[in-house]
Amino acid sequence: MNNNQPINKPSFALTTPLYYVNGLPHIGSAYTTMIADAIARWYRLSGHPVMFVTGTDEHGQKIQRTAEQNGIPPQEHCDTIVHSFQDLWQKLDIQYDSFTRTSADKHEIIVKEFFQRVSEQGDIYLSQQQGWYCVGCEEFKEERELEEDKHCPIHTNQKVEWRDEENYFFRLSRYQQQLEELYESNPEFIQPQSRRNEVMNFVKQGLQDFSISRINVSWGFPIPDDPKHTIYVWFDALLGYVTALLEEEDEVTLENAIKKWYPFNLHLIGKDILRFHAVYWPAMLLSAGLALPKQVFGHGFLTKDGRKMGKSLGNTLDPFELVDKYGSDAIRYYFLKEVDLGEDGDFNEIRFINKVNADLANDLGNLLNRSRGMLKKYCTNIFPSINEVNIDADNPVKQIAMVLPKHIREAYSSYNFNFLFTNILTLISNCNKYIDDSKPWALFKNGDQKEVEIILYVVLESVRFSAFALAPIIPKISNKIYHQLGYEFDFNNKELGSKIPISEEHWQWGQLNINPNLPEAEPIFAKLQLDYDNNNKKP
RNA sequence: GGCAGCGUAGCAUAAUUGGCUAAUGCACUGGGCUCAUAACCCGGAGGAUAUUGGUUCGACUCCAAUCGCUGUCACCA
Repeated sequence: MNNNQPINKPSFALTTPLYYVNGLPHIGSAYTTMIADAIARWYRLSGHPVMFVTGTDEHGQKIQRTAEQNGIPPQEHCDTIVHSFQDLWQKLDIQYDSFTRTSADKHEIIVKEFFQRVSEQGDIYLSQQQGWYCVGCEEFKEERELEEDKHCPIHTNQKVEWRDEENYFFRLSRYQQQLEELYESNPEFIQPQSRRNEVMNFVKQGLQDFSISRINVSWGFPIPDDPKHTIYVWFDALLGYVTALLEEEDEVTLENAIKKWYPFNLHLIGKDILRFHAVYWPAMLLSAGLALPKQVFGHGFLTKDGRKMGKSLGNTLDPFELVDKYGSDAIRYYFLKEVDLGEDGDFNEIRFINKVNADLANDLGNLLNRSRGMLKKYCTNIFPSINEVNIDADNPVKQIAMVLPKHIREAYSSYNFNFLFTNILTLISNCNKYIDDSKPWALFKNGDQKEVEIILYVVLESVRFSAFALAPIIPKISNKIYHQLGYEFDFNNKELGSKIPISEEHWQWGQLNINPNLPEAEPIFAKLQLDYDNNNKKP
């Protein structure tokens, strides 16, 4: 077997949004990032070169004012918040390949070059923008959406301000037809389907140009040749994806940025910012003559105990607290399994604990633990030298297992995590049933050693396969399982999947080689306990 | 208000183009087993599939109305 055969698969580039640094990271940002990380990990493990981009969006009047209130320069404010994002990503085992910040020097160069290109197309012009402006939202409001006393409905604590100013506009209206053709000829471009319909309806109604500059905002990039204007947040922020692709040693040019990974295969976003990614962004790229991303996926929102989360309701879910309390794997597992990507999903602490304990401790963890126990008792120093070929085709577990790799790949490549978990849990549950039905303890007493060995092989291999398939979701647990089976694997090693024996062979069922020197059996996932004290504190 | 979508056991989800007794997991409950993390296995209970009417040999599925919920209707990372 050639262990060093390189593989050559198409690359995959994906992004999360660049998160706005007006506050500490919230659970919604964590949710998006966990999904993106799982997708990125799956592609890497399957042998694809991956570029996973995340980062922060740092400009705008809102940041400027927050910093002023705290008596610090905006850059300092951003640095602090950015650290907390990076800290959280580390706690959640997020493996990004590029972390991009819109306050970076090189980003300014990219933005200016892009602006220049769009400008040369005649897609930028100066005009007058009048209206009520909410600094909190950083946008103009229609009279009808305001509360009676001129307060913004979202930021009820501050009045909107009347603005009458010159703004630069982007000629979005010019791209209506091209966008419609894009949606029509690429049905997968906007996912899920329901959101595609919304966007298409929106575009069909006609597109207005949108303003891309502000005056009296110092925290941002000046418009080339007209420095009293600052480039507005969207034009700036979306381009952060492109800046992220620059290599350290590259001269900072648009051409260099897009030379390797561009265009993106996937922009994973929350449904609130779908329009910017599915309408404005492709139009901007069309104008600049750049290729379009393959897909924009707008996922749903999270609720807590069935209610919207919000500071005013005081029911936010703090991701730092959650990960400190329960660990990254449990959280990653729950949010990917129990929330249907695309739909809104709910977090309920009791259900969270029940599900995670049932699946990871009772079913999967205990399955490994009980079979490791039997291996020790029944196969002392006689380790089964069995492989897939020795196992009857009508073995109930093998029958299920042999078709799994295909389903797992389908599930990952279509982001159908429900399907993924259903398949794995069916395998695990059938292994538990298989043990109970075939009673290896009785076979052992009868002296049917070979039978016992086959049963244990089938089960342990199924656990291995499950660990491999779930490694993009629960890397720590998968590491522990592999360790228990005698492999020294690190699923946090980004290079792991880049060799054929891993990315191809381990995806198959029937690969297990039981190492005679197994470590002591120990539980791979301790059951979570509901924190009663903390829970009772809350009304 | 216009447009779009949704309503299935306590909870979360399934049911190819209408077709076996509406399925699965969690939670609940009776039993079994002993290899195991009080685990696992078998069984049970729990449903007018939101309501009403219609089409059909047959409706969770199609049609209509009603009630309830959600999204969207221009610049909310």
